[in-house]
Amino acid sequence: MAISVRDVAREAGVSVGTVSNVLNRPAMVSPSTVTRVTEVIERLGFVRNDAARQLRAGRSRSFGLVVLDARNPFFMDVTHGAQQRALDNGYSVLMGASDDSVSNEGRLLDLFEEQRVAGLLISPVRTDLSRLWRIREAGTPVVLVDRGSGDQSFSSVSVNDVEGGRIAAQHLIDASRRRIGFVGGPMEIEQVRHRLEGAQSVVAAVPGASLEIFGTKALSVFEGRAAGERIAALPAARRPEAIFAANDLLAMGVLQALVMSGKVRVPEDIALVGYDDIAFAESAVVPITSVRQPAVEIGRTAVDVLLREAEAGPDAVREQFVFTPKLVQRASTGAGLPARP
Amino acid sequence: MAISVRDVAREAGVSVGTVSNVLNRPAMVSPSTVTRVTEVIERLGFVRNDAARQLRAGRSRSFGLVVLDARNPFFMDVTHGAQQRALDNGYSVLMGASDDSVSNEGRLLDLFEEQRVAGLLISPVRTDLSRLWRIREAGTPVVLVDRGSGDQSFSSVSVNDVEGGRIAAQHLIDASRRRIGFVGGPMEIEQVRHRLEGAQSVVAAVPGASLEIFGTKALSVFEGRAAGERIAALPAARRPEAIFAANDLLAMGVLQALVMSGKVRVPEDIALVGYDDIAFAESAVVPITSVRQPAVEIGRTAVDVLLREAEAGPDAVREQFVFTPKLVQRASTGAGLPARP
DNA sequence: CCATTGAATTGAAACGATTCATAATCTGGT
DNA sequence: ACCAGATTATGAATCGTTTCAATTCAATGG
Repeated sequence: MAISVRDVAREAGVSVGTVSNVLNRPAMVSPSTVTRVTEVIERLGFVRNDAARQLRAGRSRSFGLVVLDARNPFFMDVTHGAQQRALDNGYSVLMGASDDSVSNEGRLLDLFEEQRVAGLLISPVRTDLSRLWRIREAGTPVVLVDRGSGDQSFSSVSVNDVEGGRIAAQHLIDASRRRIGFVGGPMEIEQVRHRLEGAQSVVAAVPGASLEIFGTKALSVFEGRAAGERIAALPAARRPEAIFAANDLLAMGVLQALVMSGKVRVPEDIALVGYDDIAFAESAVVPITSVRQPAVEIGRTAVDVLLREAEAGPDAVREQFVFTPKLVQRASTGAGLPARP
Repeated sequence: MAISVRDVAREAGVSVGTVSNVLNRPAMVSPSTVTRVTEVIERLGFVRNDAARQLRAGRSRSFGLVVLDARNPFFMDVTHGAQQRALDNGYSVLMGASDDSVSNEGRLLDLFEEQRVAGLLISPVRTDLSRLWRIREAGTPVVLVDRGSGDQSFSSVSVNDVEGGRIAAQHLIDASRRRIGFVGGPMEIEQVRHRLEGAQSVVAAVPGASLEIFGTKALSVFEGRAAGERIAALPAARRPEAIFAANDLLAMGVLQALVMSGKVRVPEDIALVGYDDIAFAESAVVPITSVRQPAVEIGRTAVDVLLREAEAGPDAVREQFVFTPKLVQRASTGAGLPARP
């Protein structure tokens, strides 16, 4: 049905090998032949069959990307950066969301293994990386995204979440808040733990400061709203003076609940810091101060690392990229507060 | 290197054909053989090579999806719906964003053609569909998403954008606004044209009503903000009494600019209607009234149509699904306004 | 006990691009 | 005219799976 190299070869009066060479190493073919074959390819509308090419090559020209939540703007940006960079290098990206479920993650990995992806970018759901070890041993480079492997046994591109938590908490302390609330969860998520940890380390070092945890079941606007309602319902004296939310979706939910309650002013009564600096943090009811992660850059860098590792083969040096997040100050923590030096 | 059916066959003492049968039609193989082969597959860690499978089958088990902007929440939802429905039918989705660029779109189509995708879902950048014709003639079903083909030569799943524009404008007229501004562009985008057209048809029918166009270079918050600044800078008497933005991102930008200018109150001085009803429209400074498109449903339906068309072969009947959008009223057009019957 | 049927299994052909050892052709130097 | 060396071109083998006509085997009925 479809046109194959054989058809092109016949029509151009050359061998299939030559057609393949025109496609892949034109320098090896005489200019006149290149023109002739190219013309025939154009005329017949020949399109390479990637499956055959892959079969011969042993691996595909696409990467697998497994994110925790495809609809989270942070991962959207990571995906965007990765897709961009991959496309520039002639690769495509197979994207899938694990939605925090181990079985979804497993199914995606099955799929990607069958496709013989040239590399794997993943934000793993769990800390057990044994499956990833096996995949790498089978020859597929693996790069962890937004998640350092404690033991550096995998290359990774991540953001220093502990430092991010520290930056957020310090900002609130600098704004003279002492009783701080942390909204986030579930604690199974490493990023949540790390951000909390950073905040705790700051609070612990300041006499008179305290940190209260308001747990959530997911990192969503909905869960944030629920937490915000819980906080608004507290007697005024028991409410925290500031809240650090584990991501911006939560922060937006918290903000909505606080504002709608009518009992709490932001930032006067409660200052609020989010995390991720998604595009919409800026356009919330009160623009939200947030800790920005260079999401697009993370996606791009992850692909770069993957390309290098694929190039270098199984004994590649592991690279640990750690970006440092930075505070983007907005109205939710008041204007004119001194920025931390 | 990797384990193949041949290895499994040798180890289990059967032929390769039998291994393949165990994998694809276990009913044809005796139970005892199934168990034995399955056990060997497990033990050797055999993983099917999808490239070989595809090569034999002639086409892949994935669909290509080309959206205009992967970061736009509307398309995220479409993608989500498509992925869901595809997975339910044993297909995966290759997603790519054209970012409104003809060359990006071309590269993605090249890639998808080489992958021999089983079908193509696309929101085309331009109105020239000749390339899509060729693809379909080569045997790949094509479904246009969020974009009707005027001549019905392609199946499509879209929303009636003209009607959407009408609904938005009528809502503003009902709120006693007469001088209406339209923020949107570039006009090359069909959706923008249609929404404008709908609004114009309503305005034209109301004596004393007028529509002024504020062009933008893209459908982004940034461009919306720029347009909003232009509007805020106008002398009060020359400002429109209401604004219809071609999508919610623009509307959010406009809103930010108006509010930050300090000169304009929303909705008192200027009422605002957006389009798409993205999740964040609700959590803007002033919750934004918007025209909602059933995005997830669109993605699902598009896959359904694609499946039917793939089933029916080249002479399939073209289906034109047109959803009607509906107004979601919020504070940006004032509370308690009468909803249109 | 043979013939017939049906189930289970086999093994070679096919899919289409790439590779690589080999062959053909061309250069220019003597 | 001849040859060495460089440049081009060839085509069979290969990748791993699926398919399908052919074969084997066992069971059933006459």
